Amino acid sequence: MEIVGSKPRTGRPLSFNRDEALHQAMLLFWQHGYEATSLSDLTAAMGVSAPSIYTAFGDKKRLFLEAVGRYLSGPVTSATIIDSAVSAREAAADLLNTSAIGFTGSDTPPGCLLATSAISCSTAAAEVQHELAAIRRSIEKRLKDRVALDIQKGVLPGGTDADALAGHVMAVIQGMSTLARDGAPREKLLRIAAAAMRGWP
Amino acid sequence: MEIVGSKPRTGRPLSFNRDEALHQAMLLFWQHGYEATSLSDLTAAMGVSAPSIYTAFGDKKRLFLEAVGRYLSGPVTSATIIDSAVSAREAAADLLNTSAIGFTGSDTPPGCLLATSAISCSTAAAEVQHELAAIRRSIEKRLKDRVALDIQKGVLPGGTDADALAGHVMAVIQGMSTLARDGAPREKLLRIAAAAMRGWP
DNA sequence: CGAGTTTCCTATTGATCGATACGAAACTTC
DNA sequence: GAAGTTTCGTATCGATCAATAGGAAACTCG
Repeated sequence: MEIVGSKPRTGRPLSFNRDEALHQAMLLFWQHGYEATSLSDLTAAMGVSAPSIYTAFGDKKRLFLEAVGRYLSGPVTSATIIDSAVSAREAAADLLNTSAIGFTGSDTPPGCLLATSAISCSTAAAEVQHELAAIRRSIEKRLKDRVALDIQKGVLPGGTDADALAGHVMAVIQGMSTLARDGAPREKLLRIAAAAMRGWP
Repeated sequence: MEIVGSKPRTGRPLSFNRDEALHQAMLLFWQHGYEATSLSDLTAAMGVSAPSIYTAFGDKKRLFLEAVGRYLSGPVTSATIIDSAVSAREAAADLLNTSAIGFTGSDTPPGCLLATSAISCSTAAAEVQHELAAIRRSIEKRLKDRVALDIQKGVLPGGTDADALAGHVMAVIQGMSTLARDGAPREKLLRIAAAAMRGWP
């Protein structure tokens, strides 16, 4: 049952780099969102014909979800940021600053794929929409739990509203994504991140 | 050249209430966004056939922009909130609280039409996207100018970053829209609004 | 009533959507 | 080199997209 890492030893070899094609698909979904990215857009950007996309990735939804997985697969993720921070406050500040920088990269579309690619869509895409919402909620919950931990440890005051603090940070991150899309420069987002942290207890 | 208020005196009368039909279109665009709302969705919700929609509103883009105009046409708008506030701080708090309530209305879709209906779309919808971005920026600028006024009046400290304060408020509002879409209740958004105001100078 | 005007409904347009059928091509194994 | 396996490119599927053609229907005015 050795499946992981096993490669087909017979048959015609793939004519394209699967990782590179997935990267191009991710950039396209990042730029235009899930539904507004058509298969003809994808075939052009990936350099792969439609039938080859379907054999390699399944259907459009699976390709998108795999692209989301790649988006979240870097060495620095929300989870690692929260878990490695020495305090909830540092976790929040680090999340905000990392987002501000990540949303204004020169080699990537502005904003956040999680925050923009399936905000409003048809009922046919509801499953994708809920998938992204679940990811967003899991990040918020992780941050909220980190805040609660600092409250329990006495680092933060007893009456602190962990839910509102985490929700506020998440809201600012989502909003910075839209501001980045509207053309806000990195430096402005960083100042907004600083403003958001000013009310931290 | 009396045009305003003039009504056609001849011909077959309209068989539908134009305002009510536009309201239904607005709700649909609010729910699913500009591109994901199809003409067949609109004909069903508005109770108006496609040709009648085109003669009454032009094309889909014009119908959407008119729906946006209706969305912004209430007695209480961002502009009136900012202009009628006695301070920049009150303007910000009022904007945040009004948004929290407006994004969780029982008779309307969750979130904000301005923040959700054209965040990521195809290149064909770029014009609509830019139109909404311009409206968002105009609101932010108005708030920023109100903050600058309070700085000039000495109500706010001299070194206050008006751009970052206004940007922060706008970011939180956009983010609250996404949180509302993800199911956050009104009470939570109001606590987030309070958390956002805690860092106000 | 008849002429003029406007909106109505039915049916359909060409384009594009996501997805696939099918046979040729390219590889490994025997 | 033949058999087996996998991917390739071409051509296309039915469904749906936004938008419209064309004639009947409903009104006002004379």
